Amino acid sequence: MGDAQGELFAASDDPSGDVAPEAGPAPVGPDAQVVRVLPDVRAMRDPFDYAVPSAAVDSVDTGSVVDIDLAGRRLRGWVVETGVIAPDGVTLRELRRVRSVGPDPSVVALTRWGAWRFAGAQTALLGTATAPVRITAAPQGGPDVQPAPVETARQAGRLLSQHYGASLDAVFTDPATVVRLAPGTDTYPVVAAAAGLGPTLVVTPSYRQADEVLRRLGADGHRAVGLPRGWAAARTGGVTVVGTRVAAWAPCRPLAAVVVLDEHDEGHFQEHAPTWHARTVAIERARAAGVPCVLVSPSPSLEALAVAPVVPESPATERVGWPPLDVVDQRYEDPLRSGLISERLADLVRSPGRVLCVLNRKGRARLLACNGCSDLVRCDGCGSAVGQDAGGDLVCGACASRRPPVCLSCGRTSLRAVRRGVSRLRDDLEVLVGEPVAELTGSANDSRPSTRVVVGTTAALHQLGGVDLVAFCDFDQELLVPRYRAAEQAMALLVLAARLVQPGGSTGSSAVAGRILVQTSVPEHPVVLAVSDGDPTAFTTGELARRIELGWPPATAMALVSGAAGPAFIDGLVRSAGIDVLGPVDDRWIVRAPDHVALCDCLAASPRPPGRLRIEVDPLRL
DNA sequence: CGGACAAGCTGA
DNA sequence: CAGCTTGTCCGG
Repeated sequence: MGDAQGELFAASDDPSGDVAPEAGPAPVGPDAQVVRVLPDVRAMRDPFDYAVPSAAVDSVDTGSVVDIDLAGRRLRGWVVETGVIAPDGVTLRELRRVRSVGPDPSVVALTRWGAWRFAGAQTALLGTATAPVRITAAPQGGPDVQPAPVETARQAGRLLSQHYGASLDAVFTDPATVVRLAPGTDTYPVVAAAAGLGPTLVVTPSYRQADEVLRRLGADGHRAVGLPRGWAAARTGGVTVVGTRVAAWAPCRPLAAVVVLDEHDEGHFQEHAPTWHARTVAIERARAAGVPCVLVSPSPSLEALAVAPVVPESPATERVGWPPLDVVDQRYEDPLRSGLISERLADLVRSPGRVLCVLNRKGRARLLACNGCSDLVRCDGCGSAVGQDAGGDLVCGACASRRPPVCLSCGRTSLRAVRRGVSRLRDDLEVLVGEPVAELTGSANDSRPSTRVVVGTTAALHQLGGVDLVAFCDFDQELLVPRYRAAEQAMALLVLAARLVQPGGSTGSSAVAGRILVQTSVPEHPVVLAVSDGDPTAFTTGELARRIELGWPPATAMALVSGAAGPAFIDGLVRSAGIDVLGPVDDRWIVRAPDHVALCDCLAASPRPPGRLRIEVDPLRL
């Protein structure tokens, strides 16, 4: 212990604002200020009480990041409660020191709610809500400047009404609103109007969008900072804060409004455990603070529509904000063609203009047949269908074993692609247009291809810019994939494509400029019709009816349970009224409840067995 | 999480 | 029964 003691005091000559060099293991008197600290250790869910050294009393608040001694270890932790009445008979240690300013008390409360709502460790959420750097200049009791609102909520709403030619008056007076703006409609006026009310949290699904919003706010004379760079300034307060999903947990004081842009976008979803959705966090954050929450999207999620009224822009501008959609009915295409390049697509690709052909199948082919005996090519080990990668090898989809391209039935090497992948499509297109065609794969190290025609998976929709035409070569794959949110996800792809071909994004100089083409065997699908009409209403109302009928969210609340400890957890699940358990399918269970209160109470009340357990509340891929 | 300690297994 | 492994509990 003597050595540890030496280190303890040696550590306190760190020049950066330590407050409690006297911290030691001695018991403290009954008058000492006591705080409750949650150690920064995932597996520890219970807080511990510590005495605050008198020198540190002024710098400790709920949220403060502190160093503590616990069980002979030196740990980091967060103060989650102040003014604690110390329990009798416990000798308290003192905080070792205050390390940094942390999330403010309202955000600590938000992380406590989040631990319940997302069935995860509060420490992980506190980590997300804490600045990536130390902040030692501790602002206490709110920001230095309390800016007077530039506009009132009512005025800000009227401003939006004028701008969008529809009644948006109540956007900042209602607790939460869904503002529906077509892909081609500028969303910035919503952000600007909110920022006019005071410090606003603006959450975007991508860094690119965050940068753009920040740049425009700055150009407009708004005080705004971006995350993570502006964290310290955000903590000081008085500025609008812009960032990706982490911004939902970031400081913003005094909070005037919360805006979530493209709330339908899956970029708002944190997929590492504990999983959470920035939209859900934003709604709760605004509700708890009593400020308006504005969710913006061209095609609002059913989750958003379930919690807030939707306000569209004027029908006329919404309609022109969606690009024209070419729908190729593949049921009437010549079956002798490859099946991926219709006559219509061939015509468009041969006319001038930059074209992105999207096919969500990697490699050369996902299913092959022998040209000799017509047998489908299967894995010699497990019998599953094999695909062909970009290099030409056959790869089993189930067991990943590889072999050269030879038919096992007749030994021939001449195979034809039944389900073509992007590599094969690239070859086909190159032959068709007689010029080089680049393939853009998901791997981020690709530089932007300079060829006129580009082939890629859906990942290309995020990477590319300046495109005149986006063609979905097999949109059935998106529409019909067996996932309950498939239609919404397909819609989100069309939104991305629509943004890519906007006049601002495309070269605008060709006959094909500003179009989307989909090849599908279900041309009457609600997603296709909604985009054709430039009105997502028909899609969302039909989809909601379907979800209610089938008992899927948002009509219910679901959590996906997996991991080694899954069986034990499900075994001990507290099955109160309305809870039902589906599965296991692939060692995963679905816990379903009528609503989130029932679901999250059930998950929180159920004992956690030792071992790896993953609980994903509101899973997106299912 | 990581240390402490208890209970269980093994070998001579 | 020492010496080791494995499991469970607890920390302010």
